[in-house]
Amino acid sequence: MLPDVAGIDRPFDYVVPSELDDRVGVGTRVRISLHGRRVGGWVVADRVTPPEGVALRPIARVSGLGPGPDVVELAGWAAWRWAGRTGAFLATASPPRAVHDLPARGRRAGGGPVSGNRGDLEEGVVAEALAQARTVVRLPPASDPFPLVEAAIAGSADGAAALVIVPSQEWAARTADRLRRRGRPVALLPDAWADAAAGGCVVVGTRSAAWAPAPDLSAVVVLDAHDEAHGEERAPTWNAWVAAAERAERRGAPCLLVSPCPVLEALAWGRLVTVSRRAERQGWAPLEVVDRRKEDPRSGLFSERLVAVARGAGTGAADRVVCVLNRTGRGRLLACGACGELARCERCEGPLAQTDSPGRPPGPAVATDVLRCRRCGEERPDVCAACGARRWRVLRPGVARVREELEALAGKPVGEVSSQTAEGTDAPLVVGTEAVLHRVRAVGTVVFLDFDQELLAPRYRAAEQALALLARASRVVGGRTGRGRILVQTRLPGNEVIDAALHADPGRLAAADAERRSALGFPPATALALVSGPSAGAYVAGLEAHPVEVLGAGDGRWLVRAPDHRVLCDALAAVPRSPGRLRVEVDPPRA
DNA sequence: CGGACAAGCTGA
DNA sequence: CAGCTTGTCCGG
Repeated sequence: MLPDVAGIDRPFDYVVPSELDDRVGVGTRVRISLHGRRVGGWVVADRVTPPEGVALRPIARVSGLGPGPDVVELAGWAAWRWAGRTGAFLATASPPRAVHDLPARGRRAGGGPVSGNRGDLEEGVVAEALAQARTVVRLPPASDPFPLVEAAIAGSADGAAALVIVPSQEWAARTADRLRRRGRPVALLPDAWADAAAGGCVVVGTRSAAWAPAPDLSAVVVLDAHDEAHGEERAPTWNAWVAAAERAERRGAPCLLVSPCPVLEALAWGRLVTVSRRAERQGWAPLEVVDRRKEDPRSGLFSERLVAVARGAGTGAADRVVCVLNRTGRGRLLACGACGELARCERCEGPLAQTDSPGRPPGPAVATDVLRCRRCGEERPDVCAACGARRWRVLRPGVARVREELEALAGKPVGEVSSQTAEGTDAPLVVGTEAVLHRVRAVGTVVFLDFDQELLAPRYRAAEQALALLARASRVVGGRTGRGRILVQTRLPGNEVIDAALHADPGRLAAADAERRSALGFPPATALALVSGPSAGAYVAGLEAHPVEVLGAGDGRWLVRAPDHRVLCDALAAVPRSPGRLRVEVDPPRA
């Protein structure tokens, strides 16, 4: 039994009382006495030979069904692959509420096998996509992947299960609904865990569905496989498509990753299938590049072109305008309006930012209540430390400030959306962080106010993440057929990301990006892990004896680099963890 | 993780 | 040396 206790990653042996024998198997959730207390756990092996000289205790009780043996094995692999506890994965794979009996197996709701309707997908693409075990289908952002999902699961025999993983709960619900209307029995995770375990249905859900029960798994489909929502942010930092692909592989089932802009790791994993150039162009929105190199830097985030677009917002039928700026708050970098000194933290010297108080009236950049350091949290009265003036020039504005300025420039109310707040999302003009692209409908124009921030972000994945933003925006405006458009304000108009979106050809970026990452030693040419926490130092010292490269930035965090995951994960698993908090992020999302 | 127990510190 | 804190070990 593996206890469900943080800090214990080791199985213990117990006796299964004969009256429980028929209810206990690999994966079963049980309660056990451990060290004088009752804890939950999973059966991870059955009929083992216990070590000699240990008095075995019996299982206290069976607390319900758990993942099947295939998923228990996969959890063991994942614990190695992402340097985490097996129990963390088994917890994700277990039902949210105890399940004691399974419902009847999924049955077709009538309607028979699905045929025909493949939407705007070309017949050849579907055939090609289904011909191999590991396939990446590059489907443009505004094209509906549902026909591909149907085609992929159509091959599953009655009684076999297929797995469909999507990045959001809303998309999962919509997909489940469409499948049901086409006569398919569906289990929508996480609630329908028991239906999934009963088998014979399509299992649909977000990333945790990669761990759902799926007896006789026959196919796996991952939609928007590039989406960061497929990756768990907390350690272990597992990724749903990677886990699902491994699961399919172990089972001998085909796995299909669908994405408008596949990540390099996916391209290295499987064979790429693309639609025709014509079809791909239809699915990406026209892109207008606003070249800001020759503009007066004092015009800030607002080019003449943007001001014209903002003033015209809402005049046409679908001409809502959404402006994207990935900076929350009011001002992230301030210079004194009187003496020009930067507002910096007295404790850590980081930049002081204005706090975002939503109710405040629009107007010039006057004093708020306090300035806060985003690095160390220190707060200070809102006056210049050098001269005592209370007026700031905002060198790096956030969305709250941009909303005020846009209202003044466009002469109309402006909505504001971030992951925390949403006000006036129905307004003809809305500004927000990238969250806005998930929260608004019926948009004619998406403007990226500071795209260089995305292009120049200090992350090795910055380029493909920037392209993913343009793909998202293309979808929001409905591609070329949706008569929408994307405006990109940039001082890097020839950048490969912009070039790829302009030509509706993500392959242009992938080729250049792969070469660059290979030269710099970034994935997928290598495998990385980020190690942090109070006991990280001792841990990375232990890694020295292994064939990995350890790079310290002197900030208590270390980057571990290896030629591949096999070497990396073997090393991470071999080094004992000293007591104390340690965070190991394999494939670090923010490196 | 959290209980058990040992070693270390304090004040009388 | 009792009474308490802090640290280390280990679980079937």
